[in-house]
Amino acid sequence: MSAELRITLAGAERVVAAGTTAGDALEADGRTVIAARVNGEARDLAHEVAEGDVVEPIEVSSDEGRAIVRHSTAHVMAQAVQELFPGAKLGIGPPVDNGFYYDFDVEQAFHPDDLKRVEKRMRDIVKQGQLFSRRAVSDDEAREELAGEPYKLELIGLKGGSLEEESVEVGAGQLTIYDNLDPKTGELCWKDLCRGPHVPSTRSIPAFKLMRSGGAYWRGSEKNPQLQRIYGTAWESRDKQDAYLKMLEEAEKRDHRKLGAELDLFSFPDELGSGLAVFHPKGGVIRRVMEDYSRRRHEEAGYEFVNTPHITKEKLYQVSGHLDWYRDGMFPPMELEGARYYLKPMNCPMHNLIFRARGRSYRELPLRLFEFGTVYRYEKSGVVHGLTRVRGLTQDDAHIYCTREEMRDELTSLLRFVLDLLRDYGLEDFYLELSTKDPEKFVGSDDAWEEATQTLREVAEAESLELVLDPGGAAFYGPKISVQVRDAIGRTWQMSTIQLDFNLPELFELEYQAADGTRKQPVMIHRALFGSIERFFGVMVEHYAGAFPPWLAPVQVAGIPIADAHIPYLQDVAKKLRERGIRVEVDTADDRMQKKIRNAQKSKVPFMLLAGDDDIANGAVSFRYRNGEQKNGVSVEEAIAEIVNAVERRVQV
RNA sequence: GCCGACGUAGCUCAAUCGGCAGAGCAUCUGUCUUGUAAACAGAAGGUCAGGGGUUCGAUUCCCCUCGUCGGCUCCA
Repeated sequence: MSAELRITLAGAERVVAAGTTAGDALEADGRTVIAARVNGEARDLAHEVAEGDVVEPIEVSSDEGRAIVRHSTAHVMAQAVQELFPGAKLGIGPPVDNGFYYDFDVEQAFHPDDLKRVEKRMRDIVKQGQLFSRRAVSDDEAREELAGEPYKLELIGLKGGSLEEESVEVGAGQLTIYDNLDPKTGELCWKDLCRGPHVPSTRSIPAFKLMRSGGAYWRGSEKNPQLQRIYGTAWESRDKQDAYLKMLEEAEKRDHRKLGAELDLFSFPDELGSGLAVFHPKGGVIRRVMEDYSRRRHEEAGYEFVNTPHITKEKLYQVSGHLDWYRDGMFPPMELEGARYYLKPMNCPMHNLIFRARGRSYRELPLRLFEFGTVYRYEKSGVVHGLTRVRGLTQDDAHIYCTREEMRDELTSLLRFVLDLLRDYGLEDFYLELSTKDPEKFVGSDDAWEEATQTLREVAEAESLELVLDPGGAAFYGPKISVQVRDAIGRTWQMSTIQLDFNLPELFELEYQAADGTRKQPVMIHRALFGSIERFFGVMVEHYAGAFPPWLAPVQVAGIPIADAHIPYLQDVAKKLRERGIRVEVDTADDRMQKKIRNAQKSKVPFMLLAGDDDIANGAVSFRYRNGEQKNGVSVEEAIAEIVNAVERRVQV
């Protein structure tokens, strides 16, 4: 056998001794370079290279490197858990976005205090510097070694099954076990079935923290037993971790549930029931302005406004198929006069009735019906969440009926319309997601799907936005494009959806008379821009951290007198502002001026106008802006112009 | 729906190992009023989420319901 091997390292050929590890070849320290990519596959640094291998470093600060650190940290956590809770059986423990988790079958769910104990034990293990050592095993050997781990045994049994079942525990080929070894004695401390790779030593884990625990179904199915999952985060440095924790803190500060209460925007009275919001005056005015602007834009874009009731006899949802498909998501019916009535979960069937109310001509198409339609959905008790997941919501719902020939132009202008409008609300950073046909479950002809999907794709590509594919993700009745928005701190939210529907026109027997006198079926496009107003409202609160741009701010101007004597002067200024449509409040309370500023600041009013003797003498006011800056002695006319201008241009200040 | 944590004044949070429930802010009243984030004083505010049980006595212990939070599943 040859004592030398030829490998490619960082693009250059190198000759190394046989038995050289990837770590040796890369001169990896196990700190910055924590694993290797050998012929494209991620490997441990201890992996021995072979003739002709292409070896590249995996740095801890790359996505792949972080995932390896996180995966290794999950192992450390599992070891700590099994030491502290000897009966704990292992589920799976993969890296995920920003961290990792591990599932355990334990007698009793973890208490927050338990996490502290586990974390402490983990720190000891990390400090000890246990080595991750890979060992290939046969299926039978693995079964024998893991006889006490029923879930691992199940995974071994699944090996070679469908690709989807491939996991971090079990790859497609050879099974491997990772031993964690005491660095001094070489003694086995712990082991786990795992395909790897791992960092060389627990000391290569620079920063980690346990976050929370919760229940999780084994292999993601509610038919399976529930395990206890612990989530943690891990990073390539303490600084990166701190930055991440700070981002979470920032997100918490922006939480719309918290800000909604603080700013007196909305609440969820217990008396109403879970997931049913009431909007207070300050939230109500934001909502009204959001809706008004949307109405105006829709009107300009050729939409017609309709209104439909909140309840209906069951027949409608039998025809539409909703009772077949989504009965569990609907509130149960109420019986009256021998009929069953349902709260409506969707507006489209009612809009179809409007389309069908008389014969339709091709000349009327595209027919664009728009409604702020309130719907009720029985969301399961565990999922309601602030304004983003509610049981009563108002959709800015439009249904567009057009001919097959018109579909392309309609979708193009529709997507542009949607993006433009979202930009007007201050959302700038988008990507699109295209959900295509599930070959197992669909209605409509193949060529209709093909044409619609292709059209959506072209329309999306024409916007030169990032397009993410979601193969098989469409509903059975038609393909969908959705607009994903990144907010001010980089979180993504699914906002608008544009969905083609080949099913409802059929079920409702919708038709129009074409130019040649024949009757044809229109194409139907479902489209919501905000999705639900409640949810959009919540996203806006978080995006702006409650500091709405002036056009949306519930109170746009706070008038603050230096002393009571200046109140009439400010009230006069306020009157002039009101005449220009500005929402202004003069603070006449029995507080000192400093306190009034503090109150206005806390309520995130965009403009404070102060007036004292000096201002009055000059026919002026003094600005204080939200960021604390001030501009003194501005003439009343100029001040009004500045405020009106900011509102009209819908800018943030 | 499932697993877990939790529910005390409008808000944020104390206290009671089963024996008359407390603070700050907000509210109300009064006193005081001049330049960019909290004047002073007093008052009022609670069926300790709701219901049932154990007990001489329950905010405290047990059960149920409702609600909130964190996960899982679901999301037309």
